[in-house]
Amino acid sequence: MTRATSSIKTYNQECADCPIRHRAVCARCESDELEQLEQIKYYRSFEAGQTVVWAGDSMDFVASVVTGIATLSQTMEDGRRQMVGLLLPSDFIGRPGRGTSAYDVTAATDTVMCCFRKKPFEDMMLRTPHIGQRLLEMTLDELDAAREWMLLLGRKTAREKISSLLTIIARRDASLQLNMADGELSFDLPLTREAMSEYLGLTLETVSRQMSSLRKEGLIVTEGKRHITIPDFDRLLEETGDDSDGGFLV
Amino acid sequence: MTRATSSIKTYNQECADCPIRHRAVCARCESDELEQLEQIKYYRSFEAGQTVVWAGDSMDFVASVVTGIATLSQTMEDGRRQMVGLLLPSDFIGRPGRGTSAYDVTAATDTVMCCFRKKPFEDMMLRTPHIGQRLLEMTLDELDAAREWMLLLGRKTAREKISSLLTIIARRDASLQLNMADGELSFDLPLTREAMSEYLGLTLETVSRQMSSLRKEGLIVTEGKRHITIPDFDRLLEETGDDSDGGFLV
DNA sequence: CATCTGGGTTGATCTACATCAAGGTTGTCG
DNA sequence: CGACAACCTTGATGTAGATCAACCCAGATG
Repeated sequence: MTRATSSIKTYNQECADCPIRHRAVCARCESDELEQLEQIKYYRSFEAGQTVVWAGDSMDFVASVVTGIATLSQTMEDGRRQMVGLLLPSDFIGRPGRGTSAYDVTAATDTVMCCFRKKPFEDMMLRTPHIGQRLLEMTLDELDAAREWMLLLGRKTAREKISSLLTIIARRDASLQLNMADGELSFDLPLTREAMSEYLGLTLETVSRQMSSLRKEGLIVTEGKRHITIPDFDRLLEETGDDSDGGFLV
Repeated sequence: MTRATSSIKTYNQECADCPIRHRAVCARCESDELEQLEQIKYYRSFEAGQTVVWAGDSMDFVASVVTGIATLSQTMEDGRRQMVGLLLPSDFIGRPGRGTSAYDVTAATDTVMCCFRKKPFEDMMLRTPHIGQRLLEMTLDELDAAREWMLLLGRKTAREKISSLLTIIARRDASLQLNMADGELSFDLPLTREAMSEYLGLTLETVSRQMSSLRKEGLIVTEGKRHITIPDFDRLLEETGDDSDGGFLV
């Protein structure tokens, strides 16, 4: 059980009791000059399912997720949708230097965001190289995640995709550390079957079938529709197709 | 024919006759203090097919592609491979703050890279915020490209994938502007069928079949195995599944 | 309490792409 | 020049996952 435990621990290492993890560009975990951010920040809440901005809409702010989960998606003319970003607490939204959103941003669960108006934020970036550096680091992390995701989309089977998604959520969701005991862990799935299918490049029927199949084989235990227990994290990891020491570089 | 012409022109707007385009972090297009980079840079050449570094290997440099094409790929234990990065001249390789490569880096064609030893480069970054800013911009561009790519991998059909790849290469390859005349353009495919299949998440047989099918329908004209002419760029664009004004944001 | 609605499951069938297999073309090297 | 090695094409067949369709369940709502 050791790897499961350790690989989860490594992710969320600083600011244990602060809702904004250490990678966030947010005043809470900062000190120094960054208190200036305090003056330009404000909070917004969204309900599960609500759209924050549509692709192409103008967006005059950047933001950091405080609680809840948001997604970035692209839609083709005929309605096919692909999720391209999954934003957990501390993740950053928006691109300095661009006035419109390139993606649909949607709240997957009830969500609170810490927003900064774009112009003052960009001014701050110029004055405070520190922020740019953090942003670079975060963007590089996101790029790595996107590339991992590309491997999933391009080459993994449906079963591997589902297993991967479950381990990804397990690793990234800070809340579930509490429920953890010798390799068993449980959490509430923050995504509907449909959202999962958009993440994975599958249909929701296939997602449902594969979840059932993992359940029947005892790799996961479900309680209601959303609550999931993983009795043996390592066993699930073996289903992901990743090499055992997987590129968990963040 | 206008869109084809215009969408190609926008990409490569500065430094028309410099092999390093404006996005590059390279001394050639810089002036000022960046001449310091001159002192820590050196060139390396690779033959088509040669591996630059393997995933996991230590990598003590960052680099910028000068000529040729390099790829980043991930490999699963059982050999399934997915390309996750396609690097054209001016594109950047390597991640500041990381000592090993996360991906296999391969030269797809004969390639020259402009390398900077990692340590001095990182020192420079600290002293010169300008470089960090550029790197951030480039990384954000790459992230956008990766997300476009995710849509392709997750939701497009084989035919749409092939058409998309051809338009992507056409748009990004500076050399072919020369051959352009009222919407017709031609270029040498820099990738083998196998490399294309790794890019697209397909098998090489499927790539071959779809190329044949596009050829039979007159969407492309081939000369030998690699030289491709696109008689009507807009018509090919319609096969990509992208909305007509597609997110060409760079 | 009945009904409606938004998720979720499961079955039957179809199909796009993978897989397996054979053969073609081009270039290189003894 | 012959033969080998990359690379590419095409055909026959198999299958994972899509599609179409029916039904289930829990919570909300009048």
